[in-house]
Amino acid sequence: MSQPTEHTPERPSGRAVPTSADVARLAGVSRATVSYVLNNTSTVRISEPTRRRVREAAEELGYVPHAAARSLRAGHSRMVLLPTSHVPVGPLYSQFFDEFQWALRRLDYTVVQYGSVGLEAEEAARAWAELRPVAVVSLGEVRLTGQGVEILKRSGARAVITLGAQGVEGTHALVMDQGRVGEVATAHLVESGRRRIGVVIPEEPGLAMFSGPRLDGARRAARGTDATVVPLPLRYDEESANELAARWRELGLDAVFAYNDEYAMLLMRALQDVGLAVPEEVAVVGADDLLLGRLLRPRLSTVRIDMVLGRELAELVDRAVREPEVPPRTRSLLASQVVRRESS
Amino acid sequence: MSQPTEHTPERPSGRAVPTSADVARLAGVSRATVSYVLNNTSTVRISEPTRRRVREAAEELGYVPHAAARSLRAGHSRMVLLPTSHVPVGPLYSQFFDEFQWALRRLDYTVVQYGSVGLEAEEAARAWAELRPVAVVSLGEVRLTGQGVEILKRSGARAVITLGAQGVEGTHALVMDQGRVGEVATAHLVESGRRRIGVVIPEEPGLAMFSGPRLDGARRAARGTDATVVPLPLRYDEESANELAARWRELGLDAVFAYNDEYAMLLMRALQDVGLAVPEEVAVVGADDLLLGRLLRPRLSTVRIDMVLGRELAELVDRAVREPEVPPRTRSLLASQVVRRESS
DNA sequence: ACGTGTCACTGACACGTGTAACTAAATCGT
DNA sequence: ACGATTTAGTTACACGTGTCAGTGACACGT
Repeated sequence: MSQPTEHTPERPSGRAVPTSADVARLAGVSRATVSYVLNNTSTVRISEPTRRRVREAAEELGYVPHAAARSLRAGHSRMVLLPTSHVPVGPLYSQFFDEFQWALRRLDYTVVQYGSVGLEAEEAARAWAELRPVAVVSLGEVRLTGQGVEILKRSGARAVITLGAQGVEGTHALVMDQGRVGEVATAHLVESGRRRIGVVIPEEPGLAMFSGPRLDGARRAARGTDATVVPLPLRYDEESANELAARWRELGLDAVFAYNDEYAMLLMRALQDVGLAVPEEVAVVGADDLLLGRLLRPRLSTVRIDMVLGRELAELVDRAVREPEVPPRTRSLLASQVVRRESS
Repeated sequence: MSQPTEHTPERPSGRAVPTSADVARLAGVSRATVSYVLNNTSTVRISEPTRRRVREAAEELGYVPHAAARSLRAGHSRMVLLPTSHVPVGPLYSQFFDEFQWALRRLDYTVVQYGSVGLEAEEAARAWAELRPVAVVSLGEVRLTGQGVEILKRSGARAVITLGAQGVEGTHALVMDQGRVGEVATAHLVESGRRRIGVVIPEEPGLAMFSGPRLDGARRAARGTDATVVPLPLRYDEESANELAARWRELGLDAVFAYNDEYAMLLMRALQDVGLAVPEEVAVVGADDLLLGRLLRPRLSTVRIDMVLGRELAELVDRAVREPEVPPRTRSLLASQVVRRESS
């Protein structure tokens, strides 16, 4: 549904944006010389006085090179595209992200986040491909299909990397084994003598790709024991939590893995408000190891998920770009461990 | 027929990304026709059979247009650049952000977030200018100097918009009056009979541009009354909070405005742990109105800051782009109000 | 004087796209 | 029947940049 855009060719207040030709004219040299000077090309020798004249002219005009023209000519770019839909950001994700960006910049890549909020998977892939990125790193929130990967590679992307709950065919996939999170949490509860274990499933749709595998992991941990697992849908608001707490006794649960620390705090408060003792009557375990969980009474037990380091991921991107012939591999990250505090 | 020079020795069957010329060849038409068909140009008439052939050829080759070449030719892009240094976490910001992106996309803009982590202000502005965005929207975390604005405008940006604690010369500035936040919080405490009021100043450097004005606002509210304001530096960890709580009695404070809800929770827990009663001995007020604050006992009083709506901001961007001749104005957003719960 | 280098540049082309200007054929109006 | 108009395209150029292949001018060795 792209209707032709009526663009307005009128220029604001006359002066056009300066190009390297303008710099050349002002410095009294050819355009080629300008290019050589400003890029510090080492294969060509330009005298020092000329270099100075060119630099001064560029400075005076406020010349800034045109990235699109440059990468068009070069036939390739050093742009790494990070698709972002809606990010349920936490502090540890935020830190990872900063480090990742910093490391990529240090490797001389240009990091661009491209939001594609309301688009279908293939439609989005096409939009990304238009930018001709050298690599695409999808951080889990966006589903990228094999079809989409094919479009991207055909458009010149030398590496497609996904970091998420499940791998994608044709990509360097880092699978953060969400099942493992549910598994260790549940195993911990079983070992502590709990038998009827609830698992909170957030109703927020963006979280389904995490919560599903976590529930599966919980079931895996319960298998072979006499413990049972009960899924508990929950919205992130007080009303929903109170409702769940109100029918807690009829559910007959003696423990709950609450998806993450925020849902855990929400639910724990509701449970306490209806007179249930934590951890005596109900054990509660969250995930993410937020600072705030330590401030509660009882202190919240949690699962600490060790994120991949930003620097490592950046190096993976760089390697994949420089050696596109090595076939993509799927690797699992399964560093998750329970931090036991007082609530379990 | 003038035979075109076949300057490509490598076959497109291998690893060449298809261009509109390839589509034209396959469909047996000229490149111009391909462009007309794929862009639905209404000023030129192309027969339906030809249209179909072109579309099929494009589909078969997996053709995706080259955005850089397109905007180079067009002389302008519809890209809105959002510089982001470190992502400020928070649910209300996240929601605002999604809505903003969605609204801009709906207005046919391309939203690109560009991270410039370790760069100086002017250096960063130059990097942004290279991308030739039609508009730049700075969301507060990054300081953008008047110098930087000049660079951007000279590079063709038709609108520069800043949303933050203070305005920037030459931009459409939306100033979120942080002083007002401290002012209403303090005024509330004074009206409740408190006289010695602490104001938490986070030591995290990125927050200085918010905490400074908030402190000033607090002082403003105390002026003309017999209340006094005491700045309290604090790190976001338990140790720092405990330290502060330990010397609370010697400080002789009967209230604290804790910068935001997270710092408030941290400090309130530390105060309670040393035996101080909230709110009887110390009143605590946070800011941001997080859900978690409502789960504490006592429930946390807070300042709700009404963010500008994403859709509104998107419309402002669009207006500024279409009418670059209207001079930029600075507007203040001062919708902040205290939500009184139990901690004050 | 002559070839051979070196120095300091310049001319020209290609990258992929959009569009104004042109053209050859078909159709129409009278 | 013949110019005028419409149809369905094509040719050619421009956008801003990087870089290969020259090209004078001058120095040097013999």
